This record gives sequence, structure tokens and C-alpha cells, in this order.
Amino acid sequence: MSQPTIRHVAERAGVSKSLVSLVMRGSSKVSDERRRLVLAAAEEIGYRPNAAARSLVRQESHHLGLMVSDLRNPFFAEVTEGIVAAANAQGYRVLINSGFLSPARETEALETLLELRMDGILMAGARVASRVIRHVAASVPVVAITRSVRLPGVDVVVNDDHMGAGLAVDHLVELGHRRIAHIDGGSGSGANRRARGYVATMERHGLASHVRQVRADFTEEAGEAGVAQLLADGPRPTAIFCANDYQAVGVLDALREAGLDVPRDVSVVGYDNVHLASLRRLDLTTIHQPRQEMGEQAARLLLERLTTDRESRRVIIPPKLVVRGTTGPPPR
Amino acid sequence: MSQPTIRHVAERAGVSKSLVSLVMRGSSKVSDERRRLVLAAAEEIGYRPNAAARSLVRQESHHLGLMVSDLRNPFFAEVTEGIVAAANAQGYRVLINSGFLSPARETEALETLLELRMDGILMAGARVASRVIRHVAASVPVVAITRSVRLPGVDVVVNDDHMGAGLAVDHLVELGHRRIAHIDGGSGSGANRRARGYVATMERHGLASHVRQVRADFTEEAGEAGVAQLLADGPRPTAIFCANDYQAVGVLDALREAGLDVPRDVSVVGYDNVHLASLRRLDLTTIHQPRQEMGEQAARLLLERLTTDRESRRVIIPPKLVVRGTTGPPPR
DNA sequence: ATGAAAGCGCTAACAG
DNA sequence: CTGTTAGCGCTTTCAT
Repeated sequence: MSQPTIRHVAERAGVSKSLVSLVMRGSSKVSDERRRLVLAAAEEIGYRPNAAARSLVRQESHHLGLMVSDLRNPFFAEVTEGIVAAANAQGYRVLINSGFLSPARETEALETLLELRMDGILMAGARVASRVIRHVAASVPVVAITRSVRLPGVDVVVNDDHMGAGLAVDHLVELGHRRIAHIDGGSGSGANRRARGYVATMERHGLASHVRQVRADFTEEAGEAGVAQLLADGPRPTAIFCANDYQAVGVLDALREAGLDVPRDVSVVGYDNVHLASLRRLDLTTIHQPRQEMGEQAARLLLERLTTDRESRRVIIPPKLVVRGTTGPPPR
Repeated sequence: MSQPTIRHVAERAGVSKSLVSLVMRGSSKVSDERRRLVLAAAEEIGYRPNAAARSLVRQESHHLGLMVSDLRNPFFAEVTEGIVAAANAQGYRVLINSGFLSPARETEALETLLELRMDGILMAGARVASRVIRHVAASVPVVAITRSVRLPGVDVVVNDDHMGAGLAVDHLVELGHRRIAHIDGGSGSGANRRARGYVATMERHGLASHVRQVRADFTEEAGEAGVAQLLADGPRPTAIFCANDYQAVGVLDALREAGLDVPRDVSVVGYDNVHLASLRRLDLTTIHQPRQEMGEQAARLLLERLTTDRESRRVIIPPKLVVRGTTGPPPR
């Protein structure tokens, strides 16, 4: 099953290896006759260039490596689409790897990409220590998506979580809400900034005294627990801004079980606009991150750095409010 | 940014290239002293083996390529986890690619993997023409997951859709249902076999006269349309077996809008057991495919074929019934 | 326009 | 145990 090489093509076509190489790379200084001859020979024996050999001698692979922390997360799938689209547009191919949510396996995945001599590496949702990122960046240009590091040689593309939280609160305030609570996302990616954005925006609206935060995480269970806590004491909030959509699902369930109607009694806003949120059955008002665009930007930054040596940059993508059925004016 | 090579390590350690190579591959016939010397030198200058060079000379990459038709589909993410786990267990690494649901891009992705000289290629959910698969299989061992082809050199891992449909119908019949309808999945992967399994099982239970099929596809919209059609004429079914979970979501919505209660008036069964199905809010009875296991099996088949030359095999994984809240006894 | 030759980073005999 | 040598498949001067 040993693959045919350039040499086999050369023999078959009765020319030299170099000529075959020239033809394969589409050089213009080859006679039409010979070109056809070579192409035919290649076709006949099923020749396929060996990327490893090529990358060895050219000192570049024309490939980009992408380490995705969690392949299950559809969020990253869309980021990936953006990356691949932008990379392909410039003739680069993308090879993907997963860290399966474990820093150790992320490190391994990155190492694999490095050994393969990818021309550049993108990481989406990386959880590795930032020294690992620096280490990677020491040998190849890197861009981190969804992970806000400040490191030489590392470009960053992140969602503006602070602003997203602001959009959510603004929307609720506009509807007339004042008692707006926030169930936070714990140590989840961006959760911190979302919480701070919530507080800042409440203050901006003069609602500092109504700030009410519950400690939680990004899961449905956390959403349910959060509601229990909110209903247990103090005046019932008329709106809840959730740290993400999954948590919001738990919140919706818990509210319904408590006999409260959404949005009549309580309005709910999520974050991320995952597919789930658009289901008729959920119809969740939420904050959308332009995932595809984030991927495209990231790839473009990386490709740019492959040729020009510049300072590392950070691109902050503005999110958008998506109004659906879980928000309305407060009761009475 | 040119990477250090084995030669730099050798110079630094004051030994020959071969000695470094031996150490790197963990050979036992190197004196402890020299080994430490080499390792230290490598560490100091940040040496990292060049996979391209290695694969070039060894004529094998120790990498497996995985082409996933649709990265957004969480189903494949889990299959991938299984693949990577099994591959890693045997010292192989996995590089992933996506076809983004387009046969043309799938072909490209496969070509990339081929040029990279992956030792074997897995394809999950491939939509390419089977001649493309044969073409790939001509130069490297292949295993197709979720795609039932019969080709030399191609192993296959599929879910037993026929049996899955049987489990669904059996469950409903046991609950006492007789008027069990099926909304099919059109040309979706496995849809055909699910439909045939439905019919066969109905017949086995002597319910041939109650067979009622509606033409649709794998989407929520199709589920809604299907319900409309089922309610429009003929006696109302007491149970609906859906081609997949997404379609079932549409079915649930449509039933509710028609004022019917699930499961009191109508029972509903989905297929796939996507995350969605387990949400409290849906709580959908469905058929589970052991995705992770499918991936593991696939990787093992491939790894096996790397060393032993045998006939191509097909592994049919049995699905399981997951009973949740959308099924119950028929009305009255 | 075409070919010969050197070499990319590494491994694998083969000597010593 | 260690070093020398000859490639792996390809690109790239440099001659012709």
C-alpha cells in the first residue's frame, strides 16, 4: 500500500523528478506537452503529494492547528466554521484537536500540533495555565479565542461579556423592571465579566439598591437552585438575568414549578443564544455572540501574523440582544 | 523562529545525532549519564521532535485522521471522544477535519488527511459518494461510522436502527397502544431503516392494519407538519414514534398547541437521546445510541487493520430504550 | 525548458 | 554503548 511518489511519476512520464515537482506546483515554465505527459502519468498511478515531505523542505506546512477545549459545545463548532472559512479563503487548511475539558489533555493536544509544525495555532476555550500558552507562543504564532490572556505573541478574540450583560439589563429596565436579579456563572468562562457588567449597568440605571446576585454556575441544576434561593427570602425579583442559556433553562423549569408564569410574573434572559434557546418550547430571550465572526477574525489575525511581525492584538466582539418570549413588562 | 533540531541538541550535548535520536525514542541502550546529558540539552534549547520528518522516514505517522461530516452535531462529538480515547490508549493521536455537510468539502477534508499520510482514516456521517470512500480506502484503511457502505477495505460501525425502532414500538405496545403512527426521517441517515423497523415490528405484533406513516425529515418543523397531517384525517393515533429527537420536539409543541396532553392523550417516542431529550422540560422517552462506544469500536477496528490484513467487517451496535415522561398508557 | 545534486529533520542499519 | 552513513519524498539552487 506504499504510495506512489514523485519519482514514480517521473519514471512513468520519462522525465526528471524536478520537472514533476515543477508541474505539480503549476509552474509556467514547462512546455505544454510535458505538462500533459506528467499530469497524465500522475493521474494514472494515483499520485498524491506527501504533505510531510513538502512541509519538511519548505519549512512551513500551510496548515493551521486548532485546539478546541470542548468539542461537545456547539459554540465552538460555529467558531470553527468561521476559522476554517477564513483559512481556506487564503489557501490554508485547518487541523483540529480536542482537549476534552482537561488541561492536561489540552496541553497534549497543543504539543501534537506543535510537533506537526503547524504554521500557527488557534485555541478555543483553552483552560490550560497561561504559562502553557506562553510556551506554545514561543515557537509559533498563537491566537486565543474566548480566553483573555495578555501575552506577547498571542492575539486574543473575545466576546464583550460586560457589554452583553449591559444589553440584558438595559432591555429589562426598558420594559420597566427594577428588581432584576442575576444568577452568576461561577468560574465559567466570561462569567465574571458578565456579573460585573450586570452590577455596573444596574448602577448606571440608579438601581444599585436592587442588585441581587446568587452564586451558581453554568448548569441547569444551578439555575434551579438559584431560583430556590431567590424565592426563599427577600422581595421576589420581577426579572432574572442568567449567566448562560443552560442555566436559564433550569430557571424556567424552577419558576414553572413554583407556579410562576414567564414572562407575566417573572422575565428571564439567558446568554449565548445556543440552538436550544430558539426552540419554540423555550423561546428564550438571550444574548447572542457572533461565533462565526469570532472564528473568522481569529483566523485572519493569525494569518496576518504569519507574514507581518507586529504587536499582539485583542479583538473584542460586541454581542447582540435577541428578544424572544421570556421577557415582558413586570407584573402590575 | 526556526525550531531547534536533533542536531542542535547533539552539538549542545557534545554527542552524535543518532545518540540523541536513541534517547528521544527512549532506547534502553544508552548510558544513564549520556541520557541525562542529552535530555538536559534538549530541555534547555526547547527541542521538540518534528513529526513530519519522523513520519517521512518511518513511513508511518502514528496518527489517525477523522473526518466529521458535521461538527455542530453533538452526536459526532461523543463519537469522537470514543475514538480519541481508544486511539490514545494505543499510542495513536487523532487529527480532526470537518466536511461541513457538503460532499465537496468532505472530499477535500479527506484529501488533506490523505496527503498528511495518516495511518488510517475514520469518517463519521460521511455524505460523499461511495466511490470517494472507495478511492480513499485504496490507499489507507478506512472505517465508516454511521454510514453503511459495503466496500473492500472499509469497516463499518452503525447503530441498529431497525432494532431501535423495534424497541420503541415494543415499549408502546406493552403500554397498551395499538394506533401507533410513525413520522419518518426522509433521506436522513438511518431514517429508512427506522421506518422499516417500525413497520416490521407493528406487523410482528399483529398491528399491520394500524401502520400509519407520514413522510417528513429530521427537523422540528417536520414534526409539527407531521402532527398536523396525523390529526387532519383518520382516527387519532394514541402514540407517535418519531424519526429523531429534534422532530419529536416539534411534535410535542404541535400536540400541545392542538390542546392534547402528553402522555395522557398521546405518547411520544424520539430517537437519538440527544442532550435536549433529558431536559426536565422535554423529558422525552427516546432511543439511545451508545455513541462513545461506537467511536471506540471504530478506532479499535481501524487500529486492528493497521497490523493485520483481514476482510472488512461491520459492527452493528444495539441501541437502548430510555423511558422518560412522554410515554404512558393510552387514553381510557 | 529540463536535469543533477544537495539537503530539510529524522531513523535505521551497520560498524566499531 | 556510540558514531557513521544512507536515505524517506520533496523543493530548490545551479548548470546545461
